[in-house]
Amino acid sequence: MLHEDVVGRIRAILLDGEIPPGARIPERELCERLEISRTPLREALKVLAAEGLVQLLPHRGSRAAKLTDKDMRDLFEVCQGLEALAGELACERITDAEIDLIAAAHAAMVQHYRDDDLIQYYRGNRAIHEAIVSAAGNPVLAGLYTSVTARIRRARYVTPMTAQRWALAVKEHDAILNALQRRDGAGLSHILRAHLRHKREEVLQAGFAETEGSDLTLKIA
Amino acid sequence: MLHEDVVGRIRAILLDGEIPPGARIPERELCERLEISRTPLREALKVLAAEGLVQLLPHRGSRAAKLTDKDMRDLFEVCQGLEALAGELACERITDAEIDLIAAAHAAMVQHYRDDDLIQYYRGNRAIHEAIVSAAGNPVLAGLYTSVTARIRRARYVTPMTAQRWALAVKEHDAILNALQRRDGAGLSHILRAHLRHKREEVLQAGFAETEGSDLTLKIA
DNA sequence: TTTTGCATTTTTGAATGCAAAATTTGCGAT
DNA sequence: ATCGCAAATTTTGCATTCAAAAATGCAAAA
Repeated sequence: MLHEDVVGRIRAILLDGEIPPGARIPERELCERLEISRTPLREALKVLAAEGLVQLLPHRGSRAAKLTDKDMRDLFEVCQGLEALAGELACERITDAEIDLIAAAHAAMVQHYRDDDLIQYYRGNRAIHEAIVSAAGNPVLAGLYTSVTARIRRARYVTPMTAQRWALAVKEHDAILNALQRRDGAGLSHILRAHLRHKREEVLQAGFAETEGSDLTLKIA
Repeated sequence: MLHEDVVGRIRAILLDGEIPPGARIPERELCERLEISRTPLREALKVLAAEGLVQLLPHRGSRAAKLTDKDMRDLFEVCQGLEALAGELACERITDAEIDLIAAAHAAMVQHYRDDDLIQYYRGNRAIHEAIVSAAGNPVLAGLYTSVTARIRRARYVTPMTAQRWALAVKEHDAILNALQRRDGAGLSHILRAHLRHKREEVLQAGFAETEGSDLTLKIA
């Protein structure tokens, strides 16, 4: 197994909440499960620690990182900034074909909304945001976005929405698509920020910081 | 020696250009120099690879990452976005005392400009930008900023400036301080972007992408 | 019964060793 | 002399091993 794959597999285990935030990462078990020895595992853990997914305590092992409310706020703030930037750049660089793809994804997502299928709605939602970032044509930006969103994904896509909130989100997405089609960078940037700010408020209100009690795992499955 | 220290020391070696971009990283030599064995060294290299400072080629060792013009553009773009965000947040959160410190740093920097001391000017410049990011009160943002700026530092702080460019940069810094004192987030954000855009143009015009020929090392020393 | 001190066990962090892959070297053929 | 191919050397990646640090358990004393 390649180094990057090891990192990826452990990342998946952490993001799935299979090892819940704050829990110790059982080195030996993971070694057996991934069928590797401790050396490559530990290399991967160090990388994930640099990413912020793992917390290394010298001489006391590693734990799955736990997000406080403050962490969550900070991550959302950065995410807002990155998406806003991506929106602006995307408007400068996106092709008509890419816009059409996003428009199609948007239509599909709206249909999921009408069908009241939250899971599928979230899936489409995420695809649209990622497509916009991708259209920005900046791999550095895309990389940071991936890493930041990974850390808030569970909170972002697990928080239950009220009908009102959901309707608002869909309306915001109409505006997002519209700005994109008009290639209105400033406008898109502005909407994306507001959109994420609302999302953040939802998440924080729901008290989804990853403290001892909260278990997001159940809700995602 | 602690893991983080190992990472830090190798990072410094790379950023100083001691191992020039594109050059192979001599594992054995570094081990001897840092007086560690290959295991912790390789762990550090993997972390630095995730940061983008090192390029790992499976079964072919690691090299110091080389930045193309495109990489440089992408990094500057992201840096702009991060600083713009930091500027906005800083205006919301900065204390009067912090503003005073930045004002003092600004005055000192302007004096270095008058003294025609580019090295000291750059040093002060960097301190101001970092202080603004720090005032944003967002460690996630600060971390990304550190990592992104590290990768373009040499280009950013090595490019020789024309008198005209330098004068413009100082003027922009006046505006930056002013916006900060007025706590004008939108304004600060705007100025910071323009400021960095100009810097990027300088750097790219100077053709400072890290291709075979270019050696930035001499100029920094 | 609770707490403190010590010995044992477990786990971490790093060095070494080994097999596989790649690079380099050397030799022969054209 | 140059090109191609094969052997030798080097280097990489990982498993294993070893030493040190922390956690645990137990017994004795308060």
